[in-house]
Amino acid sequence: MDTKQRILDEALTLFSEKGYANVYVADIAERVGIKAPSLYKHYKNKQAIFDAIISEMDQRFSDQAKQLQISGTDASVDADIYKNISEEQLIKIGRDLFLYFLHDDYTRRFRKMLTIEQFRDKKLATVYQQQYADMPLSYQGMLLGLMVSAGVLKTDNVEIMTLHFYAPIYMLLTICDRDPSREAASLVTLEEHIKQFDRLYGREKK
Amino acid sequence: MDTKQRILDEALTLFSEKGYANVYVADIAERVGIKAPSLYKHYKNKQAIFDAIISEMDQRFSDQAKQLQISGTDASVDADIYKNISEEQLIKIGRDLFLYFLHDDYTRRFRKMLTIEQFRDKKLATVYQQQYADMPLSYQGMLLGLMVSAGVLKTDNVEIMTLHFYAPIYMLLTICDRDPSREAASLVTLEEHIKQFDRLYGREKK
DNA sequence: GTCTATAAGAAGATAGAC
DNA sequence: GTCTATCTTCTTATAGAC
Repeated sequence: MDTKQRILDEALTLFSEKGYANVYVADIAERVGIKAPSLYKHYKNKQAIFDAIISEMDQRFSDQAKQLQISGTDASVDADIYKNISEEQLIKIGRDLFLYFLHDDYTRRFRKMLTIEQFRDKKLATVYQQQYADMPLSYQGMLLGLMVSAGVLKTDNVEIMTLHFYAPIYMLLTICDRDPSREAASLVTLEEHIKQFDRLYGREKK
Repeated sequence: MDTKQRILDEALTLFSEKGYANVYVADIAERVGIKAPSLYKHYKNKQAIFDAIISEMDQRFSDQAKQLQISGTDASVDADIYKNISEEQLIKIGRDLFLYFLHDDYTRRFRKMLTIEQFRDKKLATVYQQQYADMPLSYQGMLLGLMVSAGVLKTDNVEIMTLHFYAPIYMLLTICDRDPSREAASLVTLEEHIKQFDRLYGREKK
């Protein structure tokens, strides 16, 4: 990784732990292995580093959205897949979503940075909203909607059903961001959540 | 309100909007209507102001916990109340919780401050965890548990049921903190959530 | 308790050699 | 592109008069 990219990487790590204002240009430089003034050959100033992180993320997010749309289209073509989806597969969907958000290094650091900076900048609040509330709800809503169409799940309100699926995942995620030692317990809770979700909305209806 | 208290109040407002590091002692003083140096007659330094806010909150929280325990004890004595609880009453419980968290000025500002500062100080992460995850889950769990005992709701896993009740409320709360203009829509969603929760866990079981 | 003046130090950014 | 030296500005905090 070249120096310009390493600066972004180390800056993101520091911003996600301490927040923009508590990170000094010299701290970033030190982690990169250069002195502070050298950093100004790569970026105009501290704010430009922050802005570059946001731009890079915008790019990744829009790539990702494109990916999801493609797989979304595929998914609706192969709606049959969801006809016979098992409880285990539903658990896997939730668990994969959770672990991706939690463990993907870039995603995790960026989410923590947004968490810290969200009230200082309306644009950042919007990005957070889209990325961790609206987009997951809309994507999961599409998947669950297919399962409803396939007759695997039953509801007259897919939107609320999706909230019931995703909100616990989101809440467990924020819990683990604050305290990673709760990850194991959260994974157990997550699995129980989806099992119960599955029973409530479809299977094993008593 | 005396000056010493007004300092805490204005400081909390600013900290919750910009974060500790982005608030200058002079900003706080200006809002109180004094000059920065005067502020040092009331508090040793900037950190002492922050610490005083945390202490005050600790006090409020422990008072509140005591209150809940008392009403909790009362509630379990009068478990009969929950035998005939209506859907409207369940909606009211969720709505009141949501609106209290969202509109109570002190609670709202403190929550936003904790949100911003949580990754810088393990103690703050713990306070957040207790106040917005563990305590609500445990208190709501007790209420919902009583309803299960009373036969109004049915489940073999009260803990997950409680997560299903509270996680959507929590998520909608964080959404409104980021963007207050979404409050009206969130209240509609909240109501639909509880209606569906009520159907899923008890009433109108098809 | 409040003020003005000011000290002390931190942090961002630039100049210019290599 | 990286360094050392340095400038500038901002911010906390203190001194001491009123």
